[in-house]
Amino acid sequence: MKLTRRKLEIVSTAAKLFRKKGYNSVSMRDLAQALDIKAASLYNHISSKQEILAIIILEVAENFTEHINTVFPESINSVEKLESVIENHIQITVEKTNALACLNNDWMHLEQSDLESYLVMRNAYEAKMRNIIEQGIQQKQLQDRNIDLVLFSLLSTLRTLHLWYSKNKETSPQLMFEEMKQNLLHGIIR
Amino acid sequence: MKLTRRKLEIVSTAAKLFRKKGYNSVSMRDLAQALDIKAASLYNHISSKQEILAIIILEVAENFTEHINTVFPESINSVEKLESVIENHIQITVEKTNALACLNNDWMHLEQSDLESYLVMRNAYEAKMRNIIEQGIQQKQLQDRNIDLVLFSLLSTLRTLHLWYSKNKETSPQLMFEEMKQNLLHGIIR
DNA sequence: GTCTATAATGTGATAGAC
DNA sequence: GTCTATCACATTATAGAC
Repeated sequence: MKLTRRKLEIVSTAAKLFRKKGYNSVSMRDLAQALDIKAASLYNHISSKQEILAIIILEVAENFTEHINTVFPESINSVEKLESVIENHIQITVEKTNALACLNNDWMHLEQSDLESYLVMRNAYEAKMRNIIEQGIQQKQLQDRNIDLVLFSLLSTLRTLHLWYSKNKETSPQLMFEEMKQNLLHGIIR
Repeated sequence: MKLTRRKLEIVSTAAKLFRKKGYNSVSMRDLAQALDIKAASLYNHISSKQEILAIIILEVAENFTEHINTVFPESINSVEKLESVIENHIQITVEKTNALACLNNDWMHLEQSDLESYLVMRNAYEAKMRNIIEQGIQQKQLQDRNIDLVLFSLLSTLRTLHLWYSKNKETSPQLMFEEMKQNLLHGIIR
Protein backbone atom coordinates (compact mmCIF):
# COMPACT_ATOMS: atom_id res chain seq x y z
CA MET A 1 0.00 0.00 0.00
CA LYS A 2 1.86 3.09 -1.29
CA LEU A 3 1.00 6.31 0.51
CA THR A 4 1.58 9.59 -1.30
CA ARG A 5 2.39 12.63 0.84
CA ARG A 6 -1.14 13.99 0.54
CA LYS A 7 -2.75 10.64 1.34
CA LEU A 8 -0.59 10.33 4.44
CA GLU A 9 -1.66 13.81 5.48
CA ILE A 10 -5.32 12.82 5.11
CA VAL A 11 -4.85 9.59 7.05
CA SER A 12 -3.00 11.20 9.93
CA THR A 13 -5.48 14.06 10.21
CA ALA A 14 -8.29 11.51 10.20
CA ALA A 15 -6.60 9.57 12.99
CA LYS A 16 -6.48 12.71 15.12
CA LEU A 17 -10.19 13.42 14.57
CA PHE A 18 -11.29 9.77 14.96
CA ARG A 19 -9.47 9.59 18.27
CA LYS A 20 -11.24 12.66 19.62
CA LYS A 21 -14.80 11.93 18.45
CA GLY A 22 -14.90 8.38 17.15
CA TYR A 23 -15.04 7.11 13.56
CA ASN A 24 -18.80 7.44 13.13
CA SER A 25 -18.91 10.95 14.55
CA VAL A 26 -16.41 12.35 12.08
CA SER A 27 -17.91 13.17 8.67
CA MET A 28 -15.97 13.47 5.46
CA ARG A 29 -16.92 17.16 5.61
CA ASP A 30 -15.29 17.45 9.07
CA LEU A 31 -12.15 15.77 7.78
CA ALA A 32 -12.02 17.94 4.67
CA GLN A 33 -12.46 21.09 6.75
CA ALA A 34 -9.54 20.10 8.99
CA LEU A 35 -7.43 19.85 5.83
CA ASP A 36 -8.86 23.09 4.43
CA ILE A 37 -10.31 21.50 1.30
CA LYS A 38 -13.79 20.35 0.23
CA ALA A 39 -15.08 16.86 0.98
CA ALA A 40 -15.23 15.88 -2.69
CA SER A 41 -11.51 16.54 -3.06
CA LEU A 42 -10.69 13.81 -0.56
CA TYR A 43 -11.83 11.20 -3.07
CA ASN A 44 -9.03 12.10 -5.41
CA HIS A 45 -6.68 10.51 -2.85
CA ILE A 46 -8.71 7.85 -1.08
CA SER A 47 -11.48 5.58 -2.27
CA SER A 48 -13.69 5.62 0.85
CA LYS A 49 -13.93 6.54 4.51
CA GLN A 50 -13.54 2.84 5.30
CA GLU A 51 -10.18 2.74 3.52
CA ILE A 52 -8.87 5.48 5.82
CA LEU A 53 -9.91 3.57 8.94
CA ALA A 54 -8.35 0.35 7.65
CA ILE A 55 -5.02 2.05 6.84
CA ILE A 56 -4.86 3.60 10.31
CA ILE A 57 -5.72 0.47 12.27
CA LEU A 58 -3.97 -2.23 10.26
CA GLU A 59 -0.66 -0.39 10.30
CA VAL A 60 -0.57 -0.31 14.10
CA ALA A 61 -1.82 -3.88 14.32
CA GLU A 62 1.07 -4.93 12.07
CA ASN A 63 3.52 -3.10 14.35
CA PHE A 64 2.33 -5.14 17.32
CA THR A 65 2.45 -8.36 15.30
CA GLU A 66 5.99 -7.72 14.11
CA HIS A 67 7.24 -7.02 17.61
CA ILE A 68 5.69 -10.01 19.33
CA ASN A 69 7.31 -12.21 16.70
CA THR A 70 10.79 -10.88 17.47
CA VAL A 71 10.14 -11.63 21.15
CA PHE A 72 9.00 -15.18 20.67
CA PRO A 73 12.29 -17.21 20.64
CA GLU A 74 12.46 -19.68 23.53
CA SER A 75 15.91 -18.45 24.57
CA ILE A 76 14.76 -15.36 26.50
CA ASN A 77 13.06 -15.95 29.84
CA SER A 78 9.42 -15.04 30.20
CA VAL A 79 9.85 -12.01 32.45
CA GLU A 80 12.28 -10.48 29.95
CA LYS A 81 9.71 -11.19 27.23
CA LEU A 82 7.01 -9.38 29.19
CA GLU A 83 9.32 -6.44 29.77
CA SER A 84 9.98 -6.24 26.05
CA VAL A 85 6.23 -6.29 25.34
CA ILE A 86 5.65 -3.48 27.85
CA GLU A 87 8.43 -1.46 26.27
CA ASN A 88 6.94 -1.92 22.81
CA HIS A 89 3.46 -0.87 23.95
CA ILE A 90 4.94 2.29 25.44
CA GLN A 91 6.86 3.05 22.28
CA ILE A 92 3.74 2.69 20.11
CA THR A 93 1.73 4.70 22.66
CA VAL A 94 4.21 7.56 22.36
CA GLU A 95 4.91 7.41 18.64
CA LYS A 96 1.46 6.53 17.27
CA THR A 97 -0.94 7.83 19.92
CA ASN A 98 -3.76 8.72 17.55
CA ALA A 99 -3.66 5.53 15.51
CA LEU A 100 -3.50 3.39 18.65
CA ALA A 101 -6.58 5.12 20.06
CA CYS A 102 -8.42 4.44 16.78
CA LEU A 103 -7.46 0.79 16.94
CA ASN A 104 -8.79 0.54 20.48
CA ASN A 105 -12.02 2.46 19.96
CA ASP A 106 -13.03 1.81 16.37
CA TRP A 107 -11.75 -1.60 15.30
CA MET A 108 -15.35 -2.87 15.32
CA HIS A 109 -16.17 -0.43 12.53
CA LEU A 110 -13.78 -2.15 10.16
CA GLU A 111 -15.56 -4.14 7.46
CA GLN A 112 -15.16 -7.51 5.76
CA SER A 113 -11.58 -8.55 5.01
CA ASP A 114 -10.06 -5.69 6.99
CA LEU A 115 -12.03 -6.65 10.09
CA GLU A 116 -11.00 -10.25 9.54
CA SER A 117 -7.31 -9.34 9.16
CA TYR A 118 -7.45 -7.30 12.33
CA LEU A 119 -9.08 -10.07 14.35
CA VAL A 120 -6.60 -12.65 13.09
CA MET A 121 -3.71 -10.43 14.20
CA ARG A 122 -5.30 -9.64 17.56
CA ASN A 123 -6.03 -13.28 18.30
CA ALA A 124 -2.52 -14.33 17.34
CA TYR A 125 -1.08 -11.59 19.56
CA GLU A 126 -3.13 -12.63 22.56
CA ALA A 127 -2.27 -16.29 22.00
CA LYS A 128 1.43 -15.47 22.02
CA MET A 129 1.09 -13.33 25.15
CA ARG A 130 -0.78 -16.23 26.74
CA ASN A 131 2.09 -18.59 25.87
CA ILE A 132 4.59 -16.28 27.50
CA ILE A 133 2.52 -16.19 30.70
CA GLU A 134 2.06 -19.99 30.70
CA GLN A 135 5.79 -20.44 30.27
CA GLY A 136 6.43 -18.03 33.14
CA ILE A 137 4.13 -19.97 35.45
CA GLN A 138 5.68 -23.32 34.49
CA GLN A 139 9.17 -21.97 35.10
CA LYS A 140 8.01 -20.58 38.48
CA GLN A 141 8.91 -17.03 37.48
CA LEU A 142 5.27 -15.92 37.64
CA GLN A 143 2.62 -16.55 40.28
CA ASP A 144 0.27 -19.45 39.53
CA ARG A 145 -2.92 -17.49 38.76
CA ASN A 146 -5.84 -17.49 36.34
CA ILE A 147 -3.93 -17.04 33.08
CA ASP A 148 -6.71 -15.19 31.26
CA LEU A 149 -7.07 -12.66 34.06
CA VAL A 150 -3.31 -12.10 34.24
CA LEU A 151 -3.32 -11.56 30.47
CA PHE A 152 -6.23 -9.17 30.73
CA SER A 153 -4.66 -7.22 33.61
CA LEU A 154 -1.57 -6.57 31.54
CA LEU A 155 -3.21 -5.84 28.19
CA SER A 156 -6.04 -3.67 29.51
CA THR A 157 -3.55 -1.22 30.98
CA LEU A 158 -1.06 -1.34 28.10
CA ARG A 159 -3.74 -0.90 25.45
CA THR A 160 -5.25 2.18 27.07
CA LEU A 161 -2.04 3.83 28.20
CA HIS A 162 -2.56 6.34 25.38
CA LEU A 163 -5.38 7.86 27.48
CA TRP A 164 -2.90 8.68 30.21
CA TYR A 165 -0.18 9.75 27.80
CA SER A 166 -2.51 12.24 26.02
CA LYS A 167 -2.72 14.18 29.25
CA ASN A 168 0.96 13.71 30.23
CA LYS A 169 2.90 14.21 27.02
CA GLU A 170 5.95 15.57 28.73
CA THR A 171 6.64 12.23 30.44
CA SER A 172 9.68 10.37 29.11
CA PRO A 173 9.18 6.86 27.71
CA GLN A 174 11.96 5.71 30.04
CA LEU A 175 10.09 6.83 33.16
CA MET A 176 6.86 5.32 31.87
CA PHE A 177 8.65 2.05 31.18
CA GLU A 178 10.25 1.81 34.63
CA GLU A 179 7.05 2.71 36.49
CA MET A 180 4.75 0.48 34.43
CA LYS A 181 7.16 -2.45 34.70
CA GLN A 182 6.97 -2.10 38.48
CA ASN A 183 3.20 -1.60 38.64
CA LEU A 184 2.32 -4.39 36.26
CA LEU A 185 4.89 -7.00 37.24
CA HIS A 186 5.55 -6.32 40.94
CA GLY A 187 2.25 -4.69 41.99
CA ILE A 188 1.84 -1.62 44.11
CA ILE A 189 1.90 -3.01 47.66
CA ARG A 190 5.04 -2.51 49.71
CA MET B 1 -36.14 10.63 37.25
CA LYS B 2 -39.07 8.17 37.29
CA LEU B 3 -38.70 5.27 34.87
CA THR B 4 -41.86 3.49 33.74
CA ARG B 5 -41.57 -0.20 32.90
CA ARG B 6 -41.56 0.53 29.16
CA LYS B 7 -38.98 3.29 29.45
CA LEU B 8 -36.71 1.00 31.43
CA GLU B 9 -37.09 -1.62 28.73
CA ILE B 10 -36.08 0.92 26.08
CA VAL B 11 -33.09 2.12 28.10
CA SER B 12 -31.76 -1.34 28.83
CA THR B 13 -32.19 -2.50 25.23
CA ALA B 14 -30.39 0.64 24.11
CA ALA B 15 -27.53 -0.08 26.50
CA LYS B 16 -27.11 -3.53 24.98
CA LEU B 17 -27.00 -2.13 21.43
CA PHE B 18 -24.78 0.86 22.31
CA ARG B 19 -22.29 -1.49 23.92
CA LYS B 20 -22.04 -3.66 20.83
CA LYS B 21 -21.86 -0.95 18.13
CA GLY B 22 -21.41 2.40 19.88
CA TYR B 23 -23.93 5.21 20.43
CA ASN B 24 -23.55 6.83 17.02
CA SER B 25 -23.81 3.56 15.14
CA VAL B 26 -27.17 2.64 16.63
CA SER B 27 -30.10 4.43 14.99
CA MET B 28 -33.49 4.95 16.55
CA ARG B 29 -34.75 2.51 13.90
CA ASP B 30 -32.28 -0.13 15.12
CA LEU B 31 -33.42 0.39 18.68
CA ALA B 32 -37.11 0.30 17.73
CA GLN B 33 -36.59 -2.89 15.74
CA ALA B 34 -34.93 -4.59 18.70
CA LEU B 35 -38.07 -3.73 20.70
CA ASP B 36 -40.36 -4.78 17.84
CA ILE B 37 -41.99 -1.36 17.43
CA LYS B 38 -41.55 1.58 15.04
CA ALA B 39 -39.04 4.34 15.70
CA ALA B 40 -41.70 7.02 16.11
CA SER B 41 -43.25 5.05 18.97
CA LEU B 42 -40.11 5.43 21.03
CA TYR B 43 -40.82 9.14 21.39
CA ASN B 44 -43.94 8.41 23.42
CA HIS B 45 -41.59 7.24 26.19
CA ILE B 46 -38.40 9.21 25.76
CA SER B 47 -37.74 12.73 24.53
CA SER B 48 -34.55 12.11 22.56
CA LYS B 49 -31.74 9.68 21.84
CA GLN B 50 -29.52 11.87 24.02
CA GLU B 51 -31.82 11.34 27.00
CA ILE B 52 -31.36 7.58 26.71
CA LEU B 53 -27.58 7.89 26.73
CA ALA B 54 -27.65 10.23 29.71
CA ILE B 55 -29.90 7.91 31.75
CA ILE B 56 -27.63 4.93 31.05
CA ILE B 57 -24.35 6.65 31.84
CA LEU B 58 -25.31 8.90 34.75
CA GLU B 59 -26.90 6.06 36.69
CA VAL B 60 -23.66 4.04 36.66
CA ALA B 61 -21.60 7.12 37.38
CA GLU B 62 -23.77 7.77 40.43
CA ASN B 63 -23.21 4.18 41.60
CA PHE B 64 -19.46 4.73 41.54
CA THR B 65 -19.79 8.07 43.30
CA GLU B 66 -21.96 6.62 46.06
CA HIS B 67 -19.54 3.79 46.72
CA ILE B 68 -16.36 5.83 46.86
CA ASN B 69 -18.06 8.06 49.41
CA THR B 70 -18.81 5.15 51.74
CA VAL B 71 -15.15 4.13 51.48
CA PHE B 72 -13.72 7.51 52.28
CA PRO B 73 -13.63 7.57 56.15
CA GLU B 74 -10.09 7.87 57.46
CA SER B 75 -10.53 4.93 59.81
CA ILE B 76 -9.99 2.17 57.25
CA ASN B 77 -6.43 1.66 56.02
CA SER B 78 -5.66 2.42 52.39
CA VAL B 79 -5.15 -1.16 51.21
CA GLU B 80 -8.58 -2.10 52.57
CA LYS B 81 -9.99 0.94 50.77
CA LEU B 82 -8.45 -0.20 47.50
CA GLU B 83 -9.83 -3.70 48.00
CA SER B 84 -13.28 -2.27 48.53
CA VAL B 85 -12.96 -0.20 45.34
CA ILE B 86 -11.89 -3.29 43.39
CA GLU B 87 -14.84 -5.23 44.78
CA ASN B 88 -17.25 -2.47 43.80
CA HIS B 89 -15.89 -2.31 40.24
CA ILE B 90 -16.35 -6.04 39.90
CA GLN B 91 -19.90 -5.87 41.23
CA ILE B 92 -20.86 -3.13 38.76
CA THR B 93 -19.06 -5.00 35.96
CA VAL B 94 -21.16 -8.09 36.67
CA GLU B 95 -24.50 -6.41 37.41
CA LYS B 96 -24.44 -3.54 34.91
CA THR B 97 -22.16 -4.77 32.15
CA ASN B 98 -23.91 -2.98 29.29
CA ALA B 99 -24.29 0.36 31.03
CA LEU B 100 -20.66 0.29 32.19
CA ALA B 101 -19.48 -0.35 28.65
CA CYS B 102 -21.57 2.64 27.45
CA LEU B 103 -20.04 4.84 30.11
CA ASN B 104 -16.55 3.82 29.02
CA ASN B 105 -17.06 4.09 25.28
CA ASP B 106 -19.63 6.83 24.79
CA TRP B 107 -19.35 9.34 27.64
CA MET B 108 -17.91 11.86 25.17
CA HIS B 109 -21.20 11.81 23.27
CA LEU B 110 -23.07 13.23 26.23
CA GLU B 111 -24.07 16.85 25.75
CA GLN B 112 -24.17 20.04 27.82
CA SER B 113 -25.22 19.61 31.45
CA ASP B 114 -25.13 15.81 31.28
CA LEU B 115 -21.57 15.84 30.02
CA GLU B 116 -20.70 18.33 32.73
CA SER B 117 -22.31 16.21 35.46
CA TYR B 118 -20.44 13.17 34.26
CA LEU B 119 -17.08 14.93 34.21
CA VAL B 120 -17.63 16.37 37.69
CA MET B 121 -18.34 12.90 39.04
CA ARG B 122 -15.42 11.32 37.23
CA ASN B 123 -12.98 13.97 38.39
CA ALA B 124 -14.19 13.65 41.98
CA TYR B 125 -13.84 9.88 41.79
CA GLU B 126 -10.30 10.04 40.49
CA ALA B 127 -9.35 12.65 43.09
CA LYS B 128 -10.58 10.38 45.89
CA MET B 129 -8.75 7.40 44.47
CA ARG B 130 -5.66 9.56 44.27
CA ASN B 131 -6.05 10.48 47.95
CA ILE B 132 -6.26 6.82 48.91
CA ILE B 133 -3.05 6.07 47.02
CA GLU B 134 -1.25 9.08 48.53
CA GLN B 135 -2.33 8.00 52.00
CA GLY B 136 -1.07 4.47 51.29
CA ILE B 137 2.33 5.76 50.22
CA GLN B 138 2.61 8.06 53.27
CA GLN B 139 1.72 5.20 55.59
CA LYS B 140 4.29 2.97 53.82
CA GLN B 141 1.64 0.46 52.83
CA LEU B 142 2.17 1.16 49.13
CA GLN B 143 5.37 1.48 47.11
CA ASP B 144 6.57 5.03 46.55
CA ARG B 145 5.79 5.38 42.85
CA ASN B 146 4.41 7.91 40.36
CA ILE B 147 0.93 8.37 41.81
CA ASP B 148 -0.80 9.15 38.53
CA LEU B 149 0.58 6.03 36.89
CA VAL B 150 -0.41 3.86 39.86
CA LEU B 151 -3.90 5.35 39.65
CA PHE B 152 -4.03 4.73 35.93
CA SER B 153 -2.78 1.15 36.25
CA LEU B 154 -5.61 0.33 38.63
CA LEU B 155 -8.43 2.21 36.90
CA SER B 156 -7.57 1.20 33.34
CA THR B 157 -7.99 -2.47 34.23
CA LEU B 158 -11.01 -2.05 36.50
CA ARG B 159 -12.86 0.15 34.01
CA THR B 160 -12.46 -2.27 31.13
CA LEU B 161 -12.99 -5.50 33.05
CA HIS B 162 -16.40 -5.70 31.38
CA LEU B 163 -14.60 -6.62 28.15
CA TRP B 164 -13.20 -9.72 29.83
CA TYR B 165 -16.40 -10.51 31.68
CA SER B 166 -18.49 -10.41 28.45
CA LYS B 167 -16.50 -13.39 27.23
CA ASN B 168 -16.31 -15.15 30.61
CA LYS B 169 -19.78 -14.76 32.10
CA GLU B 170 -19.64 -18.01 34.03
CA THR B 171 -16.84 -16.69 36.27
CA SER B 172 -17.90 -15.98 39.86
CA PRO B 173 -17.44 -12.45 41.22
CA GLN B 174 -15.59 -14.00 44.17
CA LEU B 175 -12.94 -15.58 41.94
CA MET B 176 -12.61 -12.36 39.92
CA PHE B 177 -12.18 -10.39 43.12
CA GLU B 178 -9.48 -12.67 44.55
CA GLU B 179 -7.50 -12.85 41.32
CA MET B 180 -7.73 -9.15 40.50
CA LYS B 181 -6.78 -8.18 44.05
CA GLN B 182 -3.63 -10.25 43.64
CA ASN B 183 -2.81 -9.04 40.11
CA LEU B 184 -3.43 -5.36 40.81
CA LEU B 185 -2.03 -5.08 44.32
CA HIS B 186 0.70 -7.74 44.49
CA GLY B 187 1.68 -8.02 40.82
CA ILE B 188 2.25 -11.19 38.86
CA ILE B 189 5.90 -11.97 39.54
CA ARG B 190 6.73 -14.77 41.97
C1' DG C 1 -49.19 3.30 23.02
C1' DT C 2 -48.41 2.41 18.34
C1' DC C 3 -48.96 3.53 13.75
C1' DT C 4 -48.15 6.13 8.87
C1' DA C 5 -46.44 10.05 6.79
C1' DT C 6 -43.30 13.48 6.55
C1' DA C 7 -40.23 17.39 7.74
C1' DA C 8 -35.52 18.99 8.07
C1' DT C 9 -31.05 17.92 8.01
C1' DG C 10 -26.74 15.18 7.49
C1' DT C 11 -24.31 11.48 5.21
C1' DG C 12 -20.84 9.08 1.82
C1' DA C 13 -19.90 9.35 -2.66
C1' DT C 14 -19.83 10.75 -7.91
C1' DA C 15 -19.78 13.77 -12.32
C1' DG C 16 -17.72 17.02 -14.72
C1' DA C 17 -15.69 21.93 -15.06
C1' DC C 18 -11.39 24.26 -14.30
C1' DG D 1 -5.84 18.35 -7.37
C1' DT D 2 -9.61 21.06 -6.08
C1' DC D 3 -13.89 22.91 -7.01
C1' DT D 4 -19.42 23.25 -7.47
C1' DA D 5 -23.42 20.76 -7.92
C1' DT D 6 -25.89 16.95 -6.98
C1' DC D 7 -27.51 12.10 -6.03
C1' DA D 8 -29.39 8.65 -3.15
C1' DC D 9 -30.15 7.53 1.12
C1' DA D 10 -30.09 7.63 6.48
C1' DT D 11 -30.82 10.35 10.39
C1' DT D 12 -33.58 12.37 14.57
C1' DA D 13 -37.76 13.96 15.52
C1' DT D 14 -42.82 15.62 15.03
C1' DA D 15 -47.96 15.63 13.62
C1' DG D 16 -51.96 13.51 13.72
C1' DA D 17 -54.94 9.17 12.89
C1' DC D 18 -56.39 5.08 15.29
